[in-house]
Amino acid sequence: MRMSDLVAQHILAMLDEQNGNAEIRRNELANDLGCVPSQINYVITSRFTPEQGYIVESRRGGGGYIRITRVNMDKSSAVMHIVNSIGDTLDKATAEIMIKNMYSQSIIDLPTARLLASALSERVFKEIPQNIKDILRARLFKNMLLSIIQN
Amino acid sequence: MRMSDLVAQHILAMLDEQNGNAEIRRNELANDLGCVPSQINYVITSRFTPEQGYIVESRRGGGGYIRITRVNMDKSSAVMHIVNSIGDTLDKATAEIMIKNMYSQSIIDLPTARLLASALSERVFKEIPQNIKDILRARLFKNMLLSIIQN
DNA sequence: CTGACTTTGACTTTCTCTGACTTTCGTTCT
DNA sequence: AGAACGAAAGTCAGAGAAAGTCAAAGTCAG
Repeated sequence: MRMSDLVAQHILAMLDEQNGNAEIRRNELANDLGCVPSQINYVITSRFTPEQGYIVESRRGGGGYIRITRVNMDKSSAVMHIVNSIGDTLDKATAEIMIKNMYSQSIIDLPTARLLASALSERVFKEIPQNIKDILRARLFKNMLLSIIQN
Repeated sequence: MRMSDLVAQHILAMLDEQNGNAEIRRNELANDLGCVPSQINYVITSRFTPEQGYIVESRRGGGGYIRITRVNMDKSSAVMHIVNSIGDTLDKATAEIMIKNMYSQSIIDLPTARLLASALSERVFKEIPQNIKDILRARLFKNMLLSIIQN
C-alpha cells in the first residue's frame, strides 16, 4: 500500500472516531507512520481539499497542530452540489445567480447572501486581470460555501 | 496545552469574572502558573492588543500591576472601527485576530466568523504574489465587514 | 515514452519560551 | 528634600519547536 493512502486512511479513521474532527501533530504522525513530515502536507493538499468537503486549519511553532474537519453532508448536500458544479473559474454574474438561488431556496439567509455577494463584488478585484479574477472568485466562493456547511 | 494558552485562558477568565477588567501581578501570576514572568508579557502583546479590543495599563516598582480592560462598543461602531483600522493591505494573521476578537466580543456569530475566515484563507490566494494577496485581503475584508453592518 | 501522481529532504516561516539586562516606582535613610 | 535601595514591570534577542514550501527524483498506468 502506498504511503499516501496509509496517511489518508489514518486521518479518515480519526475523523470517524471523533465525529468529523481530527487534530494531528504533523511530526508525530509522520514519525508514527514512518514517513517524512511533508508527506502529510502532500496528502492533505491532495485528498482533503474543500472540494472534497474538508476544512483544514493549522498553527506553526511550539505546540503547533493541523486540524481537519469534515463538513456535514445533508441540507449541506445542496451546497455541496453547488460547490461541485463550480470549476476553476467563476464569473460574477453566475456567482450572483447562485447566491440568489440559494437564498430563494432558503439554503442561506439574507445576511449570508449579502456577505457572499460583497466578497465577490467587482470592487474587491479591481485592477486584477479578468482571468485571475475569475479563478480567485471560484476559490473564494467554494471556500465560503464550505464554511457554511461546516458542523 | 501551551503555556501561552494557559496564561491567556487565565486572563480571559478573570476578565469574564470581573466584567471586562483584570488586574494582575506579573510575578505572582507567573509563579502560580509556573512560567517565567516575561511569558506574561509575551501573551499580552500577542493576544491582548488594542486591535483585539483590549486596553493594557501597567505600573512598575513596588506594588506594580498590569491591568487589562476589554473594551466593548456597539456592534456597528465596533465593526466600523475595525474597518477604519484596516489600511490598503492586510495580512492573514492580523485578519484572523480581528475575526476572533469580533467573535469573542459577540459582534459576529460563529458561522459568520467562519465565513469570514474561510474567505481570507491562504488557499484562496495561492500563487498570488504576497503584496497583491494582502491588498486583496484588505479589500475583501472591508467589503464583507461593511455588508455585515448593512441593515 | 509520457504524464500524472508520489516521495523525499533541504530550506523557510511562524510561533513560543527563556533569561539577562534595563527602566520605573515606592520607601527608607541621611 | 535628595540619595540609595529594593521591588516590580519592560525589552530584546536567541534558542527551540512546529508547520509550510518547493523542486528534484521516483513510480506507474496507459
